[in-house]
This record gives sequence, C-alpha cells and structure tokens, in this order.
Amino acid sequence: MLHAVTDIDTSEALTERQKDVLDAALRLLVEEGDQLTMTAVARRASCSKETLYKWFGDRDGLLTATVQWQASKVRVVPVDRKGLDLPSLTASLERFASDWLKVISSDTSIALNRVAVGHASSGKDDLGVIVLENGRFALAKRLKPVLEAGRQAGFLEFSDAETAFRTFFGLVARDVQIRLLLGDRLELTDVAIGGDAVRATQQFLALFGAKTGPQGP
Amino acid sequence: MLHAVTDIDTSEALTERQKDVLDAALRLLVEEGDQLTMTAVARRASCSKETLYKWFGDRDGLLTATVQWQASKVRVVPVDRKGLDLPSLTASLERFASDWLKVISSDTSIALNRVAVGHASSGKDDLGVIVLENGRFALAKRLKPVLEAGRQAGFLEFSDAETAFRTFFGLVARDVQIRLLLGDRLELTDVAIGGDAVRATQQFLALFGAKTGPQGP
DNA sequence: TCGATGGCGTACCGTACGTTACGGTTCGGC
DNA sequence: GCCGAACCGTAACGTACGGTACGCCATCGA
Repeated sequence: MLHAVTDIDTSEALTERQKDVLDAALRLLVEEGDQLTMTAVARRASCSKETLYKWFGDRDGLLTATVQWQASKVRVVPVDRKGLDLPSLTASLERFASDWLKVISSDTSIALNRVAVGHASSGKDDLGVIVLENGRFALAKRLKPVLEAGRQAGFLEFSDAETAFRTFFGLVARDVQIRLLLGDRLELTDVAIGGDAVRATQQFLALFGAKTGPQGP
Repeated sequence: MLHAVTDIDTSEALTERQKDVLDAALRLLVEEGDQLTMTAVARRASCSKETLYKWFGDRDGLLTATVQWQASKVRVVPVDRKGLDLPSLTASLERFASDWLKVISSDTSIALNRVAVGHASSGKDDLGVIVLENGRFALAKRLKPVLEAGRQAGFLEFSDAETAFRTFFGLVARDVQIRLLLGDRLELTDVAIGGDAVRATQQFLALFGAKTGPQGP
C-alpha cells in the first residue's frame, strides 16, 4: 500500500527564483532525460551550483523538488455533481479519459515517469511514490466521486469503486503509456485522443452501465 | 511505427559460457537495477572484463545481449485452433491474461522494463524496441490468431483485431505494470491473478462477444 | 559610505566506473 | 613436450560528474 503517504501541498515556500530554477531543470529533464547534470542545470538556470546545493541539498533533492514542482502545477478542477443525467455523466467520463490520455502522452509526463521508473529500482528516494500519487492515484481520487454519483443516480452498477476505476483506467490507457515510456513513436493527435475517450467511455458504460434506468423499469 | 524491426532469433551462436555470463548479468540486473557495473558482472560471472569487452563490445552491447538473451528464453506455445468452442476460447483468453499478468509482475520483467525505459530517454540503443517486440507485440502476435479464430467461429465480433487486442490488453493489465515499474508494492498472488484473468476475460467477452451464437438465429 | 548578505561563475577535489593493458594459467593440436 | 589461443584476475588510465571552496559583484539597510 502506498496511499496517503504524501498529500503533497508542496510549493512550500518556493521563491520565484527557485521556481524558475526548477522550471529550467524540468525543461532539461524533458530534453535530456535522466542524465542531466548539476552543471547543466546551473548553466541553464543561470545560477551557481553552490546555490543549487544550498537550496536542494543534493542531486536527488533537486530531482524530487522538480517532480513535486511539476506536480503542484496541475490543478484539480472539481466536477460539479448537480443535475446529473446520463449525457453529463458520459461527458464527464469522456473528459477524464481525454485529459488522462493527454497527460500520459505529454513530453513532460513521459520524462518524469522515466526518471521515476529509473529511480524506483534503487529505491533511494520517493520519486515513484510522488509520480504515482500525483498521477494514477490523483486521477482515482477525482474520478471516484463521479462514479459514486453515477451509481447513486442509478446510471452505473458496481460493487467496488476501486475496481470500476481500474477497469476504466485500463480501457483508457491500454498499452499507450508503456509503449511511450519504452520509446515507441506513438503519435496521439487530438482527434485520436477524442475518439479513444469516446470508445473507452462507451465500453465502460457497456460494462458498468445499469441495465435498468435511474428510475427502474 | 516500430513493427517488424527486429524479428529476433538471437541466441545467434552463443556458447554455453557466454550464456552463463548473460545469466549472471541478468541476475545482477534483477538484483541491483541499472547501476550494475562491468566489474560486478565480471566478478559474478567469474570472467575477466577483457572477455566481456571482447564478446559484447561495450556496456551497452552487454546490456542489449542480456535483454535479447532473456527474450530468447520465453518460448511461444502455439495455440491449437481445432474444435474451437466457447469454453475453450474462454479458457484460452484466461490463459493469456494469466500468463501476461505473471510476466509483467515478475522480477525479471520489472527489472528489464526499468532498464529499457531508462535507456529510451537517451535513445542510444534499442532496448525499448527489443522489450516491446518481445513483450507487448509478441503477445499481440500470439493472441490475434485466437481472436480471429473466435470471430470466424462466430463467438466474437470486432472489425479490427488490433483494436480488440488493445482493449483486451487494457482490461488485463490495467494499472498493474506502471504501478510496479514505479515501485508500488503490488502483491499479485496466483489466486489474485487467476481472478483478474477471469474478470478481464468476462469483460472482454461482454464487449466483443457475438450477440448471436455461432450459428446465428 | 560601508559592511553584510545572497548569489553568480569557476576552479578544484574525490570518486566511481568504463575501458584498456598485461602477466599468469589452462587447454587443444602437433 | 611445445606453441598459440583463449581466458582469468587485476592493476592502471581517463573521464565524467557530484560535491565544495573561493573570489567577485549587486543589493540593501544603517
């Protein structure tokens, strides 16, 4: 289990300058992958290495701060649960699917996940936990209320929201993330993403949609 | 696209001694992750570094050979398509799902995928391609004939085998692989895997099973 | 005006590791 | 028994990079 390990408010007292430095590190990470050096970050950010060490402790600290900084930038848009009907539920699910596909296919996400995966082998720091907590688990946390609302409104049928979520996750992501992480050139256009979102949502509704309508037969 | 890049017969003239060395490297890779050193491999395999360099060129060559060697070890068991009925189709699908879950949750697969993901960022070598080709694409190559047979027998309905396969893939793997790669302690017991295989198969049949029987109404 | 603080640039140190070189040993062929 | 090839073990080399020290400048409060 790793839930509820880091609730990540982060942005904890970061000066503008520090944010700039982390942005530079992030860009470098996207461009060059994990072999980014402290010297490169310092040069790109126009700061001295000494400052990097004073602010972030060591290389892992910088990496962690960078990942957390990126995580803090994705803001959660709450879903309103008023007037829930089937079209709006469908639209919500499609929106989640589309957003998620956009995220996992973005250069930033790919780079961050690669770094985190690489560091997970030598379980030294918590990059993997941070990425999971702000990716997969954050998604679940946002989506589950929608699923629950759909169930209470009688549009969905499932016994366990976690299981339902994981199925939705699988229907949306399929093999996309692992292929991208492994370097497969998988071009996801906006229209392809939109189509996949619709397909995944329809499949999910086919599996978990209530046979009877919200009022019953 | 990266299909049909490496058809990988490999094992290309590997002496027993060389296989032993690669096995040692593989074990070391599983134990220590990507930071395995040439010295460590030489010591573990009781060979000299000079021999390593003569045989495999450089560190990347050794890594590539190791990954290919592991890939060459998984033998494909062909599925017989005789006497296809719904129970045997279901059993085949469950078997594929179960096997796949066992593979992606194995220490070896996790270690290899981590290394390949790490190397994909600095697109220097083809580790990612090799892993994909022997993982996700090999699975597709084996499963698609089964899907086609199921369709011709009238048990399945789909227009594109690739799309159907990817949905099956998503239903089986869900978030398992990325969570494991990121270091989440996800314990998959045999019974849990079996249950997941059954669930994924049922969901797949619910989505792609023919509404009419094999003979039709 | 002036000391102090914070940060930039750079030179430097130590180490880890990839790579190479070399002496010693085993072994198959003559 | 002798030769050369292959291989083991290890020492040595070169370099890249994490981490540190230091000189210099700008800003700021007194």
